[in-house]
This record gives sequence, C-alpha cells and structure tokens, in this order.
Amino acid sequence: MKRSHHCGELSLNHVGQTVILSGWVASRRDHGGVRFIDLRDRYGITQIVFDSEHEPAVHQLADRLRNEYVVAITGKVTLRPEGSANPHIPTGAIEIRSTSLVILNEAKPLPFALDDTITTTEALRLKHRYLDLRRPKMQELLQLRSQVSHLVRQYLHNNQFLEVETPILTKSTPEGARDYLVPSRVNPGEFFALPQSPQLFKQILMIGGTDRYYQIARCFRDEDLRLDRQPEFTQIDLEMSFVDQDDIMQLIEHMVRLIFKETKNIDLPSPLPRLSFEDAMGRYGTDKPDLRFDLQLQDLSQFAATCDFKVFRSAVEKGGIVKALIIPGGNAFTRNRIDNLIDTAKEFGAKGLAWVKINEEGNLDSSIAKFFHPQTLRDALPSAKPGDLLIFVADQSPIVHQVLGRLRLLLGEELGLIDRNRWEPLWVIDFPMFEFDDTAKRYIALHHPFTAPHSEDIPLLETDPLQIRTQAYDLVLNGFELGGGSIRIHAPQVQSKVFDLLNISKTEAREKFGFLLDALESGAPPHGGIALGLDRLVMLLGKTESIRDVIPFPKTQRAQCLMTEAPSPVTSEQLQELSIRTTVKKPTNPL
RNA sequence: GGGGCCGUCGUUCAGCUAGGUUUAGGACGCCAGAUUGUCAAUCUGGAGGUCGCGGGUUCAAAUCCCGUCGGCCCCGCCA
Repeated sequence: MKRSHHCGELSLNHVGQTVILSGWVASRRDHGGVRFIDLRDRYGITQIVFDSEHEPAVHQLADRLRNEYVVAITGKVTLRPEGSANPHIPTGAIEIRSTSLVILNEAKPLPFALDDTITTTEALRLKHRYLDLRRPKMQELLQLRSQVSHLVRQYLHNNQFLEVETPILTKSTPEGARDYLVPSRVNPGEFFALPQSPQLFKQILMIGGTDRYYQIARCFRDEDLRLDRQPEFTQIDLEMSFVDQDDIMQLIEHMVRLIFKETKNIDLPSPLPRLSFEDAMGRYGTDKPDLRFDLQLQDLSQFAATCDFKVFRSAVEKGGIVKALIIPGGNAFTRNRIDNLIDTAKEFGAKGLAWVKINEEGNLDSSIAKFFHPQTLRDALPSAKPGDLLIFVADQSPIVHQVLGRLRLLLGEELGLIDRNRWEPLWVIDFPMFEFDDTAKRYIALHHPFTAPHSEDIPLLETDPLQIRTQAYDLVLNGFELGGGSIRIHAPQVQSKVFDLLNISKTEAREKFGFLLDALESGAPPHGGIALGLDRLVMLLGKTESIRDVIPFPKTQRAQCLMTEAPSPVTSEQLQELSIRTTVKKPTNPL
C-alpha cells in the first residue's frame, strides 16, 4: 500500500477521490459507532473516519489504534458534514472515510505529549529527539533551515561561487578558541584538530585561483555553551578575490534580503544601515546593538568634568567618561527597584550607579542632586523629560559601555520597549585592529590576525597600532551577531608586521601558519570574505528562542548529547592503540 | 573556574518557608467500559510515584542541614 497523497494537501477539490495516506496517529477520538483519528505526516494533518455502519471490519480494527501508531489508510475523500468543518487546519473541510487500515507499526505510550504547546523539559525532548522532531514546529524549523541552505546555494552558485569542501581533520592552532582534538593512530602522540572555521583554507583557495568559494561549513569550538552557542555549529562561509569591502557587503545584503523575502516575506531595508564600531560602542555600549529600540547612551563627560560631584569629575580626570541612560517613566521606579539596578550594575562591573529622578514638576530628586545645577544637567541631556529616571556610570570607557550597554538591554526588555515584529539589521564596520590586554601586557587581535587594516591606516602599524581600523564588518540583527568578515592581508610584509605586534615569533608563525605565509609569497590576490552563522539566522527567522531548536541533534550545556550519550569513555584497547593515557582518576571504563 | 534557578506518578504541577492532619494530591496521558460527528471529545471506573541520589538531625523528613548528580540561564571563555 503506497501512499497516493500527503496529509496536508487534500481539499474540496479531491472530494470523491479514493486516496491512500500514511502517517502517525496524532490523536484519536472514539465515539463508539464512529471513530476519528488525526493522521499526521511532515506535510500536515488529515482527519480519518472509521464508520461501523459502512465499514464494520475496519472500524473494529481501528479500536487498536493508539497515539503514534504508524498506519496506512485507504479511503474516499468526502466533504465533512454541515457544521463539522475544522477551520484551524488546511484540510479541515474534508475527511477520509476509511475503507481499509493497515497498522504498519505500534508505539509505546509517549514520554511526553507531542503538542506544539509543549511544556516538558528540554532534557526530555533531547533524550527522545525522534519524538520531538515529529512535532510540527520542529518540522517547520527543519524545513526552514533546509530552505535557507538551498537559497544560499542557489544564490551563490548563480554568482559564480564554487562550493568547496575543506578538511574536517586539520591542524590545531591554539590561538583563539579551544580545539577539539583527534588523535592520529598512525602518528602516535600527534593530533588533528577539528576546524574552528575554514579560515586558512579559504584564503589558500583564493591563492589557488578559485576566485569565489563558499561552503556551508561545520565548525567546532570546545568552549562553554550558551543559548546561542553550540560546540558544533554551521557557518555560511565564503571568500572572494579581487574585491573590496563594499563588494562583499553588497553581495551578502542581497543574499540576506533574498532569504528573508523568500522564507518569511520580510522586506529588509536596502541598503542596510552601517555603524562604525566606535559609534556602536558609544551609543549602545556594544558592537552588536539591538536597534529594535532606542534608549541610547548619553555622553555626559563634558558636563561631568565641570560638575561638583567628585565621583564624576575624578572619573573624567583619570581619562574615563561619564554616560547616562534616560529611562522614560523611571521616576515611578521604587527605591527597591533602583537598588536592584545598582546591584545589577555592580555585577556587570561598575563601581556604582548614580541616579537622578526628574519629578513631574521637573525638579531633580536624588541624594546627589545637590551637586548639580538642574539647568546645566537639563542642557547636557536635552531629551530628558519630567517623569524620567537618569542613571549614570562613571569609569573607564570600556566599563561604562559594557555596564550601560547591558543595562540598556535589560531595561529594554523589562520596559517592553522591544517590538518582537521588527527586524533591525545593520553592519558594524571600522573595527580597531588591536586591543591592548592589560594583564598580558600585549596587543591582541580584535578580529583575527589576517584582517587587513584600512590602507590609509597601515603606517600606524609603526606608530600607533591601537588607532588602526580594519576592513572588517559584522552583520548584526536584533542584537545578535549574525556573522563577520574582513578583507584579508595579502601582503606578506604586512602580515609579518602584524604577527610581530601580536608577539607571535617568526618561528611560531612559521610553525602554525607556515603554509599560509608561503602561499602569501606565491602570488596571493587581494581577497576577503565573510562567515554567517546559519544556526543563528534560522533561529531568528524561525522566531525560536534557542539555537538548539534549529539544530536537529544539539548538545546540552555540558556539551553532551542526551540521546546517544556522547561523549563516552572508550576501551583501554582503543586508548592504547592511540598511544593515549588519560589523567582522569576514575575513568568509568565501559568494558 | 564562578553565580543563579530547578529536580515530587509517564508528563505537568500543588504540597516544602508551622516536620506528624499524606495510605503524597490535581490535571493530562495510560488501562478497561460506555458512547454515531469529534477535532483539548465526553461520561464511569482503574492502575501508576516513597518525593534525583547519598548521608545527617529527629520519636517522626518530600518538608530542616550537608554533600553529590543532572538540566537550564548567566559571568569568565568564545582570536
């Protein structure tokens, strides 16, 4: 019995036809003389009727059906009786009057109900992922993900990109994230690493004349997990030769716009807004601002430098800054709520949080109000209104930005300022090339060490490296970093200068990236690229709150797969063959 | 490495902050019966947990204490 149709496609147009459907019993309703089941497959749900009057034998057999039994059904498509149509499902106008039923497989009672209003713990869903995946919502997300991948392939193929696979077993580069290591049996004591990204290979491909490369690439990072971070994740990875920053950004904008239009009929702005790293940090306190609400950081450093409040003045004298958030309606905040804000600010790294209420009469209401001339403060914060609460952080700028940036997000959430139906993509550009790590007393690369500086900034390599801005760009959507890329360094002298500044010695550089350095000296074209997080993109498009919902078989926060119970101990024979001994005290050896 | 929340029948939740009134309760699911128009079907009946695990306090622990395991969220980390 092969199915003639899917469970989501039958309608009034099919009335009278005899069809065969297969699928799972999603629910059953037994009225004695007549029994109903909802038959579900990937495409939808169709109601099946078993009638004792016309088909007593089939009706009798249907008594055995239980949830998630797998069945094949033959029957005639009929119009539902007057008043019993179900407007909630696409096939709700019709039903199948079954003339034959084959039970293909039975199913044990379920560990959890497969509703879309699922209330069970995620752990249970992950353990029984094969059941969880049957839920229409999960099917929809899988489908969405597939559709996005397909659109990406189609679009890039149409733009002369070659899809190239790069190695999964590759070389460990201890810079950056921790590597997943894979021992090599035939090279005792030596290890492959799983790629954190195909970065070096795609640059090599450009030097190899590939011109345009892409890959939907699995990447691996052995770091701690988060809501939007998994140890293995997928990137839309691409690289192009003989292009500049704008070429790549435009290509990606077109692609992302296409994806949003085709999958969700959403029109993203064209062109996407751009914000410099400096402005993003200054106004939003982060390099991935959520532009769905305003609540910008207000710079009060000038005001602070001349005010009577010592905390503010001395922060500025020590080279720091003072910034504020204007919380609309915050005058109504209770003392308790403000205290909570202060505690939160301290958790985020602030030494304290100053606050001033502007009461309805426009007067300042605060223990520190006496230090300020009300009018001077109002002049410094022209958009503050009676009824608002002002909160201030005074410190070195990274701390001020971090604290206020995170308070901004928190307050945006709490005050309901975020419109869930808005899509606010933007590019963040002109990242600094280096940061100075105070504890390690050395420069570290903000992006990665192959990122090219703006050509006019190259002389600064010799004089003032912290002022160098790069040809790097991050695509940000609703506060999530969707991806980032850059024009790469193709001049070997520039590359080695960068390694010098990063305190990577000639021998070290040779050991780690010798092949790339050789390649750069062998006719490297100017090139650049980008990588977009496919998982995050689908997560946002699918309006689901966790990256785990768009990864069919994700890991828990402890980096474990609850279904397969990976990772797991291996036999001592396996370890011996690999010349490996663990230092774990009580290895729970399986054999 | 650190902080927070959580763990009670298959599921979800109540009971815990006055330890005994709990043979641990409700709902969903499950099992049986009834039921010819439901789609969260309905009605009647039934089975099912010793409260994540270990230890302690106590005459008495789901309830208090300590430890431990697991899940989630966050900080660090993620060039």
